Amino acid sequence: MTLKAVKGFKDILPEEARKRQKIEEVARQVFEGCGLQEVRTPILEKTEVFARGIGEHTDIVEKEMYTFKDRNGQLLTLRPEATAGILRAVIEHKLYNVSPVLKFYTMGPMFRHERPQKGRLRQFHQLNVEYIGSDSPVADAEVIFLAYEVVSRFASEEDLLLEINSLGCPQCRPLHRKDLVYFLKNNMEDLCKDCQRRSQLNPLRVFDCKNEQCQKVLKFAPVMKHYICPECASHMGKVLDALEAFGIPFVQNPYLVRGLDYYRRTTFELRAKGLGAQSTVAAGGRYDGLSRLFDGPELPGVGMAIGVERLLLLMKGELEAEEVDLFIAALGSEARTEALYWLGYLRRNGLRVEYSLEDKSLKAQMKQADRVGARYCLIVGEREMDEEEAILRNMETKEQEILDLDDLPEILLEKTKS
RNA sequence: GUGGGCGUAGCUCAGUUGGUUAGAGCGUCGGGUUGUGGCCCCGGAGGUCGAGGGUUCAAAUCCCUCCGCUCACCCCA
Repeated sequence: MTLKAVKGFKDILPEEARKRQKIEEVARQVFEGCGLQEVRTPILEKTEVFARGIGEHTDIVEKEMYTFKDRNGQLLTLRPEATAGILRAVIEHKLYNVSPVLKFYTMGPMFRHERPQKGRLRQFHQLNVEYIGSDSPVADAEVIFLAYEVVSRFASEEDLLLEINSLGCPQCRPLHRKDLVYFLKNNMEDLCKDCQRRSQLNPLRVFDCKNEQCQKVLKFAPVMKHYICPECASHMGKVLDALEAFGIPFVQNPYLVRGLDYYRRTTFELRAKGLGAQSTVAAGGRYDGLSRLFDGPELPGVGMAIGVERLLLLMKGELEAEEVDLFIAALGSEARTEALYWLGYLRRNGLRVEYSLEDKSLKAQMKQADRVGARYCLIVGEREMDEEEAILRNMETKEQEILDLDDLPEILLEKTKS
């Protein structure tokens, strides 16, 4: 095999494409039903957009981005996530002047150079929601509602777990961070190598460590909950109240943290059973500080992303095939030419009609009609052409009736309408 | 970047202590019905056994190297 797709990039073949269409259809319906508007930003951005937004020292920026120079020497990056590009667009077009609160959704491919595994590809797809311009806790709850609503259409709710936490704000978070770093420093010898490294780069991440020894130590580590300022605490409380009002079950996880630097206050993950190690199907949070990193105005925001590939893993069973209304089996050049006229007429009138591209035996054409799941089959050969008639066969009941060629398309349209 | 598992037909997989033209089921195409689908019967097409090298009279099978896929670590949606 000489020519293959690039590692971590997959062909989406018909069966899977249909499932994705379904996912996108449901997502659109849910999002637009809640008053969101679709935006589509470029897949390619100046590297700076992500370097500034996501954080210079995150793994994503340091080693996972597809970054390259174009022919003019411009440093560009395939987007590894959606939020930075959307916020860039909002600021570039001053959309915050159009409306004080923007409710956007987008969907499409993202790119990260990671080692592929179950539920993780290098080109992956997300459904994204961004609420920009509101610092209301109800915005947080609505975003979470949207994630839960879409995911629960494809997964049983008992398999889902919504975890939520507050990361605090620039007033209270640094206090916690300082104490945590101090704590980690004092317990350095009891931590695994990874956590020793993490405690330097991204201290909050140590809480994710699966090492038992580390977890023992971390039981005594300072937790954000005890540092949170009254404003953040009140915000969190209102988010939780709203979630309860929406009827969405959740658990608080004081150790839940985020990989991206721009998150503030509310953060959440929606996890699902049966996904393997990559169990998060949707995640998001509040990013009030991001706009200013882009030299934009003070602009609060909250958003989330649903991983489409992970949603696909949760979808059970096959989608039933679209029904074909009619198959036209024509034999001989005269009938086959006439059939093209009917085909055009019926298709223009919204009927789903199929036809054999090759002049095959009737048996072969019937077989094809059966395979595509046609409800009716129109049979026209030389004999019928001579008699100026055609046979309409109900594929299920095997009943056949003889139709006059005069006004045939109109009659077919009438008879095969479901 | 690190570690484990797996590479035989389009798909799912058999293939004995190394042994002659590498098999099955499904799918596909055709025939059984010179003009009627599914079920049944018969037949055809389709493989550099992941690649290269080595051992051997003989390798899908044993050894080495590489490549690919996959799961997990890392990290993250």
